[in-house]
Amino acid sequence: MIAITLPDGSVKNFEAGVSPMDVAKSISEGLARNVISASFNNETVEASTPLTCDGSLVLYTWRDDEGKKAFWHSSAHILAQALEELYPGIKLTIGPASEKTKGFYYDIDLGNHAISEKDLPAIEKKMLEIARGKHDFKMRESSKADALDFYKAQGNEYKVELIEALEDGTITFCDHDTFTDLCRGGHIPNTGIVKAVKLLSIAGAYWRGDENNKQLTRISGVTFPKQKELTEYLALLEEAKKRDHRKLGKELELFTFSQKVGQGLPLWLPKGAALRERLENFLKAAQKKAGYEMVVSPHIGQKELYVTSGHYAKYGEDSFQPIKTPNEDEEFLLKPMNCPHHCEIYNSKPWSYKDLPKRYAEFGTVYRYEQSGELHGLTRVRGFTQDDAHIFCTPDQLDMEFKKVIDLVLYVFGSLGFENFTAQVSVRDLDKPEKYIGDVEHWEKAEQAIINAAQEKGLDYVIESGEAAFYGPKLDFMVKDALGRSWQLGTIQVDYNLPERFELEYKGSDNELHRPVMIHRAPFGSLERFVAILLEHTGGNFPLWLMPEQVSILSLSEKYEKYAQKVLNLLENAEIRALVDNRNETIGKKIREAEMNKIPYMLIVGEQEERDGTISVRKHSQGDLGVMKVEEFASLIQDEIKKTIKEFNV
RNA sequence: GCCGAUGUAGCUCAGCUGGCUAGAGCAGCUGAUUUGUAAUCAGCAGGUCGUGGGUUCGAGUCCCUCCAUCGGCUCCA
Repeated sequence: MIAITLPDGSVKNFEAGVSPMDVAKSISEGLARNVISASFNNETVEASTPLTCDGSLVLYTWRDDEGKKAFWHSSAHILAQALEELYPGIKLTIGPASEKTKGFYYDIDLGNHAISEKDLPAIEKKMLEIARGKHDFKMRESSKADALDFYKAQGNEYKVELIEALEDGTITFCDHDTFTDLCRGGHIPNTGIVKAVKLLSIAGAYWRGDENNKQLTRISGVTFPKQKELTEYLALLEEAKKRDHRKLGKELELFTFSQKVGQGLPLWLPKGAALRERLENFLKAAQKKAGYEMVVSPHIGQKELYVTSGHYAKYGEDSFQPIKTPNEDEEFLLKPMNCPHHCEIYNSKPWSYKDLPKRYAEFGTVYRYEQSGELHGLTRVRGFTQDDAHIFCTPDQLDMEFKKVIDLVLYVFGSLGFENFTAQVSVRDLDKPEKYIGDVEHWEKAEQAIINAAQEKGLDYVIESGEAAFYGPKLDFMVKDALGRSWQLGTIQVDYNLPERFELEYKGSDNELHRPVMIHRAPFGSLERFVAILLEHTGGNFPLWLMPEQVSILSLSEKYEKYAQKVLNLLENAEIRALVDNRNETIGKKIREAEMNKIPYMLIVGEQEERDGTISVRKHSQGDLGVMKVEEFASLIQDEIKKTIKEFNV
């Protein structure tokens, strides 16, 4: 007999060799029907795996993330079988559940076959046929030698490479129907549970994620246990498309792109520029309170500047190429970041420890030659404006300054309704030291400083290795777009390297010269990306204080236009942004138009204005608010603005 | 940069296997209408079918180049 501990703490005894499915049946038939996967002593097992020792068991259903993972991973096996049947001779590589989005994918080497989107329906059909066969997924152990022989016979060098990295005795295969695949486990009981299949895309993916390797074909899709869930999921994707910032940006006339200007170079339209200005003013006010000083630096700098910073050696070949001047020996670079300039601003005079920290802020526009295939709306562009600042402080001040920056970032995110962010501590990849510059000792100090600050601020953070900047580790604030893709917005970085390279100094209390530590930080990250994510989160219904136009004034006829103008002037004095619209259409049409443009308030000026000086007020989300004096309306809207934006308290 | 797809009017889209002056709705303009919440009526205008080449008697449609966009990969200071 063995003792199985369940998540509720209860312990039940079973014969050795009992399966998780048997345990589920002993609890209830209903549970047994829904169980699709399990974990035993924190290791993923199959619902059919015999349990032979005491331990704790967690049963997963479709509702659990682990259950979905097993479901989608199993679906990848079904996809692979369908592909092998339809395209004999292809080589399978890996087929996991997707980490980033819903669903799964399989990377395959198609050899001489070619697959395009047109072929996907046929593959889906095949998958459903296989699913309906209700084939059990069965794990089987294999010796390393047998496993290698199996794939060598097929000429599948990918699986051979995978197996060679594995230890003999730990190698398992998973069989279902006529199909077999190297696999470490985590499947649903049988293929029949998969009821709905949708293959979403076909794309290239490099073997092992390395662009020097062969490019494989990645087929990704999603499956569900019910057709209805698939239908709902597809509807959700459609909804997400409506919140796409590229679509909204065009509709609301915020920004545009021009083939003539060049790809990845956004053009901000008047309303977009107004929105940006408001975001800048909002941050400037908070930064002023936090002791920042604004500086301004040029858009280009001598090549030498970037050689000093180390950027040239790292990115010179892959960036916008140097700008020549009539002087043959002279070369300038478009600035890809503001830090070197700010270092030179720091260097403009000697400092005492009593002067520190210095906090230099700039909305600095930078240019980076991003790969053409990587450009994406406003979230990934070649010219963008960072809400940048660099803090130069003593090593003793580092922890405190870092925490203050966290407060500022949290204030910014809180004010704009970004509650579902992920804090990510981005550290070095210890296996690739060549990617980074600077002393190991400094790196360790900097990484520790970030982790300490994140802990003390009570941030729920994850550590990602290999995500650091080349000069130092970062604390990144990640936010998802409408489709669930994660984007880095705010970032805070600790840097011991640039102060070294630019020979930054201050005189300490000991009368000796010391090196300051530098913090790079940008709460928005960039205005472009921030506006993009803000658009996708709000669907264009920004908080009132950010709206490019808060009120539309509709004059019911020409004879009331003078009143409309009067109302406009009164509102402008109250710093409420309004525009007058004369009626030449039906009122219903005008209201729809204002709604389309996301203008939250509409004032209708007509005979009441003439009679008793009142106006009709309509708020789009709530309908008519009734009749009131302009002054009343102004204070109403100002109250609402105050409610949606808090002051930054240092 | 790589893999796959797309590109017709300001927007959303028709245009079948190549065949008369390339169509529609919305938006725009003109006139009429003045009716408070998903569409008032009539008329007008708007496109070298992304670019350049090729095949053909004939190309929006077929082939190639380039450009841009979309979904991924890689990259991301």
